[in-house]
Amino acid sequence: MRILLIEDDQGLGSAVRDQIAADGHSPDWVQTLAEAGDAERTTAYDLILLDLMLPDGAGLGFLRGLRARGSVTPVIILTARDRITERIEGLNAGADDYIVKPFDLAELSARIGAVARRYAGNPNPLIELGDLSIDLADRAVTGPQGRIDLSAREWAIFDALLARPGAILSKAQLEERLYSFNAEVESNTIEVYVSRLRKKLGAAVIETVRGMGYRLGQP
Amino acid sequence: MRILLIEDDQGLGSAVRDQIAADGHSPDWVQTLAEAGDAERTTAYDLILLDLMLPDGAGLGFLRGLRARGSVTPVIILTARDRITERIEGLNAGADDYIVKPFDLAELSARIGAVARRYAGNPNPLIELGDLSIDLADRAVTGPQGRIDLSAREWAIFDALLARPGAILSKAQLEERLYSFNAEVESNTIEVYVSRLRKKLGAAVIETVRGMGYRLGQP
DNA sequence: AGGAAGCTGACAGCAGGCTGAACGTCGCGG
DNA sequence: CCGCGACGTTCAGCCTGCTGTCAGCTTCCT
Repeated sequence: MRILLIEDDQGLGSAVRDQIAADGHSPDWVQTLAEAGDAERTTAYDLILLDLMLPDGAGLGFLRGLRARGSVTPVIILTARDRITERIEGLNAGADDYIVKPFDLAELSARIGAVARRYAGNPNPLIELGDLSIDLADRAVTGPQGRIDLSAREWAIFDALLARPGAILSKAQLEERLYSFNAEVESNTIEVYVSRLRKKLGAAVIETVRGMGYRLGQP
Repeated sequence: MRILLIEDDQGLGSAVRDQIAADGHSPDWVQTLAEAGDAERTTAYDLILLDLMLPDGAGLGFLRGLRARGSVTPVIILTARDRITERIEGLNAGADDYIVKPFDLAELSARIGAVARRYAGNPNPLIELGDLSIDLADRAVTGPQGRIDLSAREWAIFDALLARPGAILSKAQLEERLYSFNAEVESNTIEVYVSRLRKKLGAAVIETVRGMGYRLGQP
C-alpha cells in the first residue's frame, strides 16, 4: 500500500516511516502541508496519515479540501490526547480513524493493517507498463519471460517512479528514498541502480531527463 | 456460516451478535464456558469467537480442550490490548487469529469474512504446491513420504505465505502474525522457522528475497 | 571540439540471512 | 508432584550476494 505520512516532527516521522516500510508498505513522508498537497495531487495514495498539528496551518483544512475535491482516500489523523475537540472535528471533516499521540508503533501497524484488509477483498491493481506487469502489493514484476526479481534498492527506486508516472524525479529525491539521511554527496549510486533496472526490465522503462532526473518511460 | 460467540459482556455480546447476523451469518451467543461446551458438542460450527476473559474459568482451557479433542474449527480469540501474554498463549493453544478489544465492528466483519473466504472452497480446500499437498482446514501437510507435522509457529508462517502466493512478506509482517506486537528487536525467530520449514518441506518451498522478506516458492 | 552529465562492467566489503546447538518453558502423563 | 518430551527462542559462526565505489566509456549540448 502506498501511504502518505504528513508529520512535521523529525523523530516521530522517521520512526513511523520506518515502521510502515517494515510492514511492507511504501511510505512517502512530507513535513508540511504544502508538500502534502503536491504529493497528494500527483500520486494515488491508498492511505493518508495526517498530523493535525503542523507548522504551516491546520491539517483540518487540508482534510476538508481533500474531501471537497471528492477524494475518498482513507485518512487516519494523529492527534494529541487532550485535543478532543480537534479529534471530533477531524472525524466530522471526513477522517476515517484517529490515533492519539503518543501511540505505540504496533498500534499504528494494526490500524494500517485494518485499512489494508479492507482493500484486501479487491483484486490487486495490476500496473501495465509496456510488456511488463507490476503488482505493487506483491512486489512482483512479470515480463514476457516470467517473473523478474528486483533487489530491495532496485524496487525502492522503481516503486518511487511508478508512484508518479510522467513526473520527473531528481536524483536527490530518489536518494532520499533510499537513505533516511540525505548526506550522500558525490555518489552515482542512483545511476548504477537505474542502469541495473534497465538491464532487467528493458531500456525503455526509465527515461533520463538530462540535468533534471528520471521519469517512467511511456510504453 | 454458523458461528459460536462466547462472550460474557452483555453490551459487547449483543452488538457482536447483531453484527454477525447483519453480515448474513448465523450466530449462537453463549455467556459461559459451560454453555459453550454444550453448544460446541451438539452443533457443527464453522467458526468460534472466544473471549479469553470469562467468569467461569479461562477460555484458554476451553480452546486447548477443543484442540485436544481433534477439532479443527477455526477459532478467533478476543483479548484486551494489554494482555499480550494471553494472546500469545492463545495462538499457541491453536487459535487461528485474534482481535484486540476494543475493536471496530467493521474490523470484526473483515476477520470473519477472511475466515469465510478461506474455507469457501468446500469441502476440503486442498492446495498443491510442488509435491506437497496442503489441507488448510485440517492444518495438514502431506508430502511424498506421507504426513508432515508442523508446529503451531511453523504453521502460522507457512499459512501466511500460502494465503498470498507470489507476494513478498516482510519479516515484520510475519512477526506480526506470531505476536501482534513488533517491539521485537534483535531476534531471528522468523529465520529459524523458515529454516525449519525448509528442512521439513523442502528448500524450494520458501524463497528468500534479500532485504525484503520471504515468498512462497514456485514448484 | 570540448566539457558536463550519464552509463555500465568489475569488484571488494559487509549486512543480512542460514543453521546447528543449547537453553528455557509449558503441558501432559505417570 | 515430578520427569519427559515437544516446542519456542537465543546465540554464534558461517556464507551469500547485494551494495556502493571506481574507472573508463558514451551521449548530449553548446
